Amino acid sequence: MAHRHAIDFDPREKKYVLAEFPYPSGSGLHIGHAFTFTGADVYARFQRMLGKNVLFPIGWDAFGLPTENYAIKTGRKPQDVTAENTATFQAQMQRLGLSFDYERIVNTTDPSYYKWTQLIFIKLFEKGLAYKQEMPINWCPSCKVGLANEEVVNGNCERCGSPTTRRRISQWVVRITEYADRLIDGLDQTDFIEKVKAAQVNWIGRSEGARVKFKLVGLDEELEIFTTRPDTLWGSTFMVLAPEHHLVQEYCLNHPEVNEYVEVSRAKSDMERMEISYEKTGVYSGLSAINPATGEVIPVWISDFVLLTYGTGAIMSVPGHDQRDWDFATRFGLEIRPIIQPSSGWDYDRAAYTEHEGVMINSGPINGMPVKEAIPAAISWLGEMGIGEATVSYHLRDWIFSRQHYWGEPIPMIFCESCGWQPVSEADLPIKLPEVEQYEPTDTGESPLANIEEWVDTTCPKCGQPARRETDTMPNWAGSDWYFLRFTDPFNPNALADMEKLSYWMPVDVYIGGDEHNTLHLLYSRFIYQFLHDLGAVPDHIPEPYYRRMSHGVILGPDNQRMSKSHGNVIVPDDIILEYGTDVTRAYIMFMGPFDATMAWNERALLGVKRFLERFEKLVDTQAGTRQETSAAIKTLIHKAVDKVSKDLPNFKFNTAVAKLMETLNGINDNGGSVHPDDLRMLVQAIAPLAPFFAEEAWQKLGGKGSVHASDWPQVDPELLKDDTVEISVQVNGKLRGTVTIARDADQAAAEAEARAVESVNKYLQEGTIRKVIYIPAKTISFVVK
RNA sequence: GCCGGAGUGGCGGAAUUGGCAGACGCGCACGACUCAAAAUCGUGUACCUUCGGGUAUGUGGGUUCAAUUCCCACCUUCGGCACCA
Repeated sequence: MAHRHAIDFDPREKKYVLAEFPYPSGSGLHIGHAFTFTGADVYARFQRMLGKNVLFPIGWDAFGLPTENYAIKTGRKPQDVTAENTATFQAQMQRLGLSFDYERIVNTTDPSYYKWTQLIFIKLFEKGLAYKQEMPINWCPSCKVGLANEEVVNGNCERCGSPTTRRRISQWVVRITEYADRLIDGLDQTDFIEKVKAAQVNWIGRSEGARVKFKLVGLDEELEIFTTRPDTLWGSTFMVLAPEHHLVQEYCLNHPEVNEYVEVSRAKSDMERMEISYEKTGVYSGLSAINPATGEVIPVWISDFVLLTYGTGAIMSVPGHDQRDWDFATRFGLEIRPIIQPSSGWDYDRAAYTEHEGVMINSGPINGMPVKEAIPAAISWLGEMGIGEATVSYHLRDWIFSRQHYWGEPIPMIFCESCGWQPVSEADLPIKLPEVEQYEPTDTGESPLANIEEWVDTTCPKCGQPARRETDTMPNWAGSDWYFLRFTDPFNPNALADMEKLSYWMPVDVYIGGDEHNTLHLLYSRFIYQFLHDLGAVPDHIPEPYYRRMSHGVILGPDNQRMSKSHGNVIVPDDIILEYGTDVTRAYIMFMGPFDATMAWNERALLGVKRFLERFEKLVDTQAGTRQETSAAIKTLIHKAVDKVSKDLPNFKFNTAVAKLMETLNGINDNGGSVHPDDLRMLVQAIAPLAPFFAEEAWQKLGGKGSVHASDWPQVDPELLKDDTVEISVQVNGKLRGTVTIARDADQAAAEAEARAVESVNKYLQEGTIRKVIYIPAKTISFVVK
């Protein structure tokens, strides 16, 4: 099954086809992997036959908790376990006929690879984009590890499902928010499907508004808030601080009830905060502020519905025009003051009026303006008065980058008592993971590396005094942030990849992956790429790493449920291959449905594909020795099939490509089943990306030269695609009344004459006079009769 | 609540610059081969019908000679986000 491998700098057009590299788990390749990789493989094989220089690499994203947990349980080295698992994965991939560039395999746990992951971190630190901060983080008590917001799902740990709690831990944090706008704008230069773009934009959550300063009564402090509705400032009757806000810490904790409220909310896990979601709680802080628009003194409250991590951690409350503020005001008996007159009446006893329609009332300089004009007018007014300005806020948070685990990249930082945090000098990279006895994380929240004194103790790279290494490791995403760059130059010891090779291969032309990565891996890796772009480490003319993004679907069990061991509905690709062979397995999973759909496994349907390949083989065997001229009808069928497959494969429409091949085989048999080997070989080439082993064998039987996979994709004769005659529909008053077969290029008069001659048509034409005839050549003729 | 998809036979699904709805496969029925079964091959298979025809692509409207396709309103469902000011 020879195929052409990727060749650096080849003059042919390049095509970089990438499927998300897998985590090599102990349970081996599952059917979802088989589905995704087969789709990618069909695409890659097709591109090779088109004469492209295809880069189709694979590697191992091998750092991670399952391997570490396995090591904890069995006492075996994660390195050894990983080596075994990757060997199993590769063997299974080859059994599936996946034509990866296996000689370019990279492994994120290989020190010669993570050397560069570590260097990227150092660069982030040097550019001020990585900082260490003690902060409350999501903590999984079961995994004993800190989690990024992205790794907490409905208050539970994404990996083990345990409810998470909060802990204050000193963490490395990466300033991804610095790139928020670019991560949105850069999407314009990609061809991602709408759903992926929307997910990313949504996740970043950009909102435009204003910051406004409120004076505090009796204090030499100002309280700054963020709002998207500066027009409603005149209706703000109170303010609310997050419990963790510094003003609460500084001025309010001497009140016992405040103290208690702050303690209670601090102890709440995210899960508990969710459960009480719309039941507002709060306490009066004891502070008062002055509404800068009305000059009125308004109370400052504390509530945990205000989040410290968004905006400024404090809000102005406008209960007339914000539902959450309305809920809070209603609960605690605070004033609700309408300052927008809706075009029809509004009952403020029932809810806040939040529409952007209506006219401002009781609002000083913006009085009488429609809401949409009032927003910018309010911002200008704030500027003139020197109390506020337009600004932008994001839902995206900075990226917590520390993990208290063994099986990850050591963060290459050193703490010196006199110099503070210093990066390891580049010459000392990689900082290798030392061998340890115990892989368990510690209850204190430190990684097991902290127990290895001879590794931890080092000297400061700046002053040479004794210093200590960082013992946290990087999150899983670190290794996968840039792996697509390494594939262009996998073994380069001097750079993460050679600039010329990057220029040749990048960007990734098609990136195939799961929707679960649309807001995590995909965003993180775009961020790291943009950062590297700013450093000049990747080609200047390539601003985004991925051009096109394809989502792959999901295969459910035969019972329409997600496959899981507990359901007992798991389909193992190895079993299917053993029973039906690689070609049937591949062709079936491609035939199941659209590439991005969710589909249930159906063994009976698989048998249909098996029959098809058997019938195809029978045809090849009977025709291999013959030299009979192929009939024009069959020749046309074959050319039409190749034409359809040529259009479907580049669009990942594998299901209809297989269907067309089935239809064509049926058509050939219906037309006598006699095909010259030269013509049949075209059909064999068309199925080659889908059923590579079958095609190779058939190709040999039919006298093909070399490997079918190295052959040039067959040329379609456009003359053969056009039929001389076409069957067109005949409509009378919009209803189908018959069909006629006419010459393809028949003019209207000829078509009309043929149509009138049809009895079932003529009958209806007699019912009135013809007012109009619409003729669409080769499609339809339509009579309007009155 | 916000954002993004999707609703077509018994089932998976085809068909989009608007032009014969249901390709292909499964299932089912009947037939051939067989002592029989399996496998294989062949034929049929949206629904209703007074056999003229009529009705059908989530629901209700609209545009058009013509709508699964375009427009408006709604329903259901899947995925993402969600006390984000």
